[in-house]
Amino acid sequence: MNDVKARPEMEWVKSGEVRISDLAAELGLTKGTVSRALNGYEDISKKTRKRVMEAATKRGYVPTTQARRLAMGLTETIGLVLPPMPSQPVNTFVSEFINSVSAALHLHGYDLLVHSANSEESEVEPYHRLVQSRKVDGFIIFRTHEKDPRVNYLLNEGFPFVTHGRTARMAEHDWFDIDGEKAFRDATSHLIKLGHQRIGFVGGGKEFFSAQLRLKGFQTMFEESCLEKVPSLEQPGDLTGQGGEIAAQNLLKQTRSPTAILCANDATALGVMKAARELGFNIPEELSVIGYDGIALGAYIDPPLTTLTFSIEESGKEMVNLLMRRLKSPDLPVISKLASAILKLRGSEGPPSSIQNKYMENCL
Amino acid sequence: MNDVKARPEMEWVKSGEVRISDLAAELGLTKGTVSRALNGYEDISKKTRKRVMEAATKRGYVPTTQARRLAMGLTETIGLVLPPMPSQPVNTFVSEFINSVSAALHLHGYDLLVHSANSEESEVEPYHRLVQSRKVDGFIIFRTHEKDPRVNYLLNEGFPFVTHGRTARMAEHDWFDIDGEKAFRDATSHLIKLGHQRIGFVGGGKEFFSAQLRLKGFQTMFEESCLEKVPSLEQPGDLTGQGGEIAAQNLLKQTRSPTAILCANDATALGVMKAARELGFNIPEELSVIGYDGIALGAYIDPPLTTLTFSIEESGKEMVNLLMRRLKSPDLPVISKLASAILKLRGSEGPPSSIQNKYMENCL
DNA sequence: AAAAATACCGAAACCGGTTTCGAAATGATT
DNA sequence: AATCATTTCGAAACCGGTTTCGGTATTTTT
Repeated sequence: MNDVKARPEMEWVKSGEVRISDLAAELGLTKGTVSRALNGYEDISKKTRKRVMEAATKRGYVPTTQARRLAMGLTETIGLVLPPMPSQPVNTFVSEFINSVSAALHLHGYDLLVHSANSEESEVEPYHRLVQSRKVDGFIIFRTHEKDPRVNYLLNEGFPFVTHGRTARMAEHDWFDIDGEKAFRDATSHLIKLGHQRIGFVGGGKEFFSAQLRLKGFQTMFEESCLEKVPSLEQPGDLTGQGGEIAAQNLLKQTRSPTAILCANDATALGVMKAARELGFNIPEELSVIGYDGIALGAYIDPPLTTLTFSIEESGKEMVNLLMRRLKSPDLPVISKLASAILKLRGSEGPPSSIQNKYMENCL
Repeated sequence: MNDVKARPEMEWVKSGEVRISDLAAELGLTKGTVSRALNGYEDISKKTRKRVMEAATKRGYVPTTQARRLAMGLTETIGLVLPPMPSQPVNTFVSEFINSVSAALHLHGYDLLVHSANSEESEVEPYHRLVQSRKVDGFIIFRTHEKDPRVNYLLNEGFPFVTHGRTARMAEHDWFDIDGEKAFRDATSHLIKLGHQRIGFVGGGKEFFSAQLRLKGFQTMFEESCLEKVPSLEQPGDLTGQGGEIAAQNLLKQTRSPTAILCANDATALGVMKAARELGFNIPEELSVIGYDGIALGAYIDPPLTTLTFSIEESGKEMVNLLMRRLKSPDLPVISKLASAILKLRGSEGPPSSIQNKYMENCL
């Protein structure tokens, strides 16, 4: 394919030139007929359909999306509002998530509209604008709160959406979530089996529902194992590295400091590890650390971060499936899907230096 | 504001109900008049305009975006196609970039359409589809290649776009870039001043133009300092942690291994650090490592990663400015903006264990 | 007070498609 | 051959806005 031949073709198929009315005129048909022929209506003869199809491909006709969508009364667009990211260290989740959601939407002929959230306005404001201006047909929401104003707003509006994460009103909307509670039970169990008895926990900002569930998983397994519950071992966090640092300092400066720390996410874990190093703790010999998120980068630090991981790609796909179903049949009962995270052992955890199994014996 | 009063208001302003024709009927005007009143045309009396405005806000009228855009012949949407991300460890750039671009676009009333790239199809395919279906008014392109098919395609189409990064045809299109050459000259200079003489370089996939420029900066400064150029010290990479590991192994297993390694990005640097650790090199005592990107996470590893950093937010803003200018005045001459990265010293570099200044003395 | 200029708004075309409805042409039935 | 059912397409309305054009009503000029 040399340039001389390629040029005229490119020119011919140059985009944005041919409209449906052009096609119709060229074929001696009305645009209504052309439209129906192209869209596979049954009341068009095979011969005509073929003529239309061929002319369409030959002229490189592609319907103008805006016009089609206006006529059909839908936007074929899904909105994704990015939460404000104030110095969040590890946003690797977000880009991967966007990528997978976008890819999944594309399979259904939908586009993804990404909107940034201004931290100065209310959380629902962007959603409100998007709904009012009818720019999207539905939303994908992530990082849910227990009482989520976005969810309240959209439920009230009767506007389709799916959440990544549960909410207090999860019975009323479709959602996808990772079973964080089970994940943290698993991680806690793993640490206990290794011999740990004083396990610290750094949470993730109680505004996130997932953080509460992770804490619950930790607490549940802790109690089931008859270990002494020490309130000071449960530290709040904010899902950032800095939050992890502060929490770790609070934990490790205690007289009976924990031999392991469970973190609400990997960013927090990295902060914890940093603080631990600075306080002279060797990881994992003197302190085990486990994170959550499975960020690829965790494999490159020293020691590699043991973490709870899940498939972001699957998350995106599943959420899109849920949302597409909802758009097609708005009145179907709500459904949800709970996926599980798996504990990826990489090296930041191990048995405590001094094993004391007293409590466990008492229990079992 | 109690619930009893809030409810009816919410109901009244419920979105998606009132059309411009409703407003017109209610006011006893035609929709043309209402439209002009709302859009500030001069041929509408103050009184009528006020009536219209008040009715509009009272009824919560918001024009249907699709219809307005169709009528005006524009999409007010910018496309951003995500490059395929096969196990890229650190995509933190992408999400921050999307965030800043989206925010900047919003100030101009534009939306951001994010599209994922299918790795099985040609790189220009998504752009072609978006152009043909007239879903966007322009593109923001990042991670440019020297000979970039996307750029070629869009230039050929005469379709507006801005790149993050330069290309072979940078004289023909608007672009924003970080001066990677200068950045790497700076970093190299810094290492040389510390006393390093054998400095390794791990590139970033020669398909990326920026990688070439970074290498060039390294080479330039190396030559200016009269240091012996050793080809085996320049290793290819792929901007991933894994690529960094392999390159580092190649570098550090050499008989005269480098005392410092410059990496095309932070992900690579993390891979290099991992490999170095496994080969028994202490960082920074026995090996200095410098990355590029300034990912926040680099501050949490041990030692904290020294890196070349720049403002992603600024990048997004500037690119949007360039693109908006182009959309308003398509025939203006192309312009570009070169921002500079700064060397953020965090601890992964230091003087080499054995300082040999012989070559430098010869030079100066 | 008549003529000219201006302010203001209605009517209609338009953007580019989709979809309903009805009519003409064709084919099947009796 | 007349009647009825089908196939096939044209005509027109519609989606919800914007914008041009022209015609009153009002004001300004002479």
